[in-house]
Amino acid sequence: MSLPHALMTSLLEKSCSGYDLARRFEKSIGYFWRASHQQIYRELGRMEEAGWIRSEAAEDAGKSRKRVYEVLPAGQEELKRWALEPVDPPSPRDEFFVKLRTDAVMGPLGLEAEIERRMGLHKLRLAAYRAIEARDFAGKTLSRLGEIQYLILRAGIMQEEGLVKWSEEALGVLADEKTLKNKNLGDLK
Amino acid sequence: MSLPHALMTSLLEKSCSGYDLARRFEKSIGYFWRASHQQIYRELGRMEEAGWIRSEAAEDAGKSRKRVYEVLPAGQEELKRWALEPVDPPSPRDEFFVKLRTDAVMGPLGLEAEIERRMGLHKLRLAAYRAIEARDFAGKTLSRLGEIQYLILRAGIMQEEGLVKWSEEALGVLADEKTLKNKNLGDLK
DNA sequence: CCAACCATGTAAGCGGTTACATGATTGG
DNA sequence: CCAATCATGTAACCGCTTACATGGTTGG
Repeated sequence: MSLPHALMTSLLEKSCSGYDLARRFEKSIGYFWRASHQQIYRELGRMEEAGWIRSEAAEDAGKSRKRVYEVLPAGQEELKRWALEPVDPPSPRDEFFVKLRTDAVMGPLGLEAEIERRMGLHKLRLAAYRAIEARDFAGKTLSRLGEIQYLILRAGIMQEEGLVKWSEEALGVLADEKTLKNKNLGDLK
Repeated sequence: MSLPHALMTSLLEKSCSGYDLARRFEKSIGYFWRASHQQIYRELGRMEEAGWIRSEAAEDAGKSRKRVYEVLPAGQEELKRWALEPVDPPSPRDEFFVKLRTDAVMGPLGLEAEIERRMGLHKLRLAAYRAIEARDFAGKTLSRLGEIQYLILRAGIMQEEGLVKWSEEALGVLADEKTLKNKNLGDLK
């Protein structure tokens, strides 16, 4: 994935320190992208060496090592080039599907509780997205920036809605098995 | 994610060689999980050392090095343990959303073509899933295994349907911008 | 003064990708 | 016989995660 480009995009919105970037990635951006501070500092170093960004000691640094990073024109060129580069959408890659298959092959292992737990997480994420929607986007006239931010948020909303719905189906299937088993036992009488 | 467990699950369905596993992963399983042959051979070696699987020269080996792998009871225990281990669902992690954000920040970069290209890919995947659905699941009485396989497939179908729909929305938003720009110019008169 | 937070790093290890390499078997 | 496919590996590299480490600042 291209972490450097994600970082530059964030820096373009507002120049800041590595620490600030790490915090931003935990919040808004972090819903669809995660980055640890170790990664971020490393990439900042590389990008500065490449001439994509530059840094200077922060005005409010005092005796701390705080540095503020800023995107250079070369970085902006690189961003444009990268943005238009075609990349195929990733495939799911959720190991829970493998676990379901394991359950299918090895007989019932009792995955219902885990499905319910995950459904809860999806509902939480969905609620968080809906809150952002209500606060920032719903029923407002949006700028170009806002329109696109909302578009990205809607991708997350659709995703989580789908997964909540699917989790319910999954519980249904695993429950049906028991009913079915009982039914078959009944038929044997 | 746990490749060894995915491999063992596949081996439980049918014992086979590393090469066969690689091919299977490119087909059915590969729709939501990828693994290169290098990875597979390395993991097979590790799992054999751990006592989870064992191997013997294939009956049809001739002078080739072909080996057939089989899951041992210790491997089955490990599979059960792992299947019930809770793991949070992964977050999206599609770099295209970052690109959209870059477009939002740096002004229109012309991502429409890429969105259309990706929408085409999602439609292709969806068609492939629908074909499997029609061939193996639609309107049939399914075994427990079949029910779960179909459930997994439906997750893929929902995902791709959502992304096709979202791509259309995205094209709408990017097109609207132009209309809006023209409209605003008109208002200035 | 001490805890919480700000701010930046190093090091080890793992999983995954790419490139390279080798030899056997099968079908045209 | 030659190409394609079967079958198994090694080596280098990269990104990401986890754990560890250090020092400054702020608020109770």
